[in-house]
Amino acid sequence: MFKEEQIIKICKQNKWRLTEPRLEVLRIISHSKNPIKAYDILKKLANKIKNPKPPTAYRAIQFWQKHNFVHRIESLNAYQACSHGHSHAGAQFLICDDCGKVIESNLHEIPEILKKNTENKTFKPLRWNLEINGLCNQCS
Amino acid sequence: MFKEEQIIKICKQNKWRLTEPRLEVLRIISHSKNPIKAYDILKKLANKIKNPKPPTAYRAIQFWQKHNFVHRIESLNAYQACSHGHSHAGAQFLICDDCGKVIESNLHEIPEILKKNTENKTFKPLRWNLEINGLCNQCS
DNA sequence: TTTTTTATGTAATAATATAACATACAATAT
DNA sequence: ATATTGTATGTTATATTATTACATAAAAAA
Repeated sequence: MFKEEQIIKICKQNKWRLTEPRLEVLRIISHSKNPIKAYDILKKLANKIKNPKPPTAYRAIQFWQKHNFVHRIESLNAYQACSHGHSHAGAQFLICDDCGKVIESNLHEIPEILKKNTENKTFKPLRWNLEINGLCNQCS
Repeated sequence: MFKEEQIIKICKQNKWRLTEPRLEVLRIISHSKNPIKAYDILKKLANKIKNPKPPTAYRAIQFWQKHNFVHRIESLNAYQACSHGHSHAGAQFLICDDCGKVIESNLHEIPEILKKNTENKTFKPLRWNLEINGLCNQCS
């Protein structure tokens, strides 16, 4: 959703330090068609930074996750750029079992339902992650 | 949800082979208060089986997952016994960030919402996993 | 300019999971 | 009963994913 310039601006506005490894990791994730794994990020990072080690990739991933520009797809151990603005408490992903494409989808009703259903059980929901497997229109 | 005898019966009915490692792994997962990790299962399994190796645990876990008696909590890399009968295409988990307890919850509305929202986008949902983090009533 | 905080570099290792192949066992067919 | 076939296990090795720990560097604040 965000272009690089926008992200740079947002970082400046919030005084988040936009270092080289962070910027390069964001670019790698953003330019990846499908969710990308940490060690594949690391491999690509080696084209930009001399002999990067796992913590370099993981730290940058965490930074972007924290600010909601990158999501982790739990069932894939992989990371994808956020496509719905950078602030939300929960996300929904449609994962194509065939081509591996992941569509981030905002089901706006979910939060209401969560509240209704979980507060009845006196559970206080703070964030959620919904991963839906199936077939995308290209593959079905 | 199921007691051991019921599960034994169901296995016999379906001609699923209920071997020792499978039974012991099921017991370990069932008796665990919170979701349990594969290598913790393996450690406990060592009390029952001589020097078990990772594949022994993982194979048994997979067997029970396949038949929906055990779920994997993706965000925890951990496994928990199913509490809602052994046949459903999707599951919802309320994960307490404080005590680690995980409540399996059937939000019956979810499937309808999924269908509405995903078929609009011509994505065919087959199964889903919803993990909701928050605070349980004990901890909030 | 000094101090403090935050980020990175690097080596080591922890935690999670699977591949490959030999052996054993159970179910089925003969 | 026995041979055949398919399924499960035992075992070694290794792949994959992620973190700890500590030294150094850079930026921000005092």
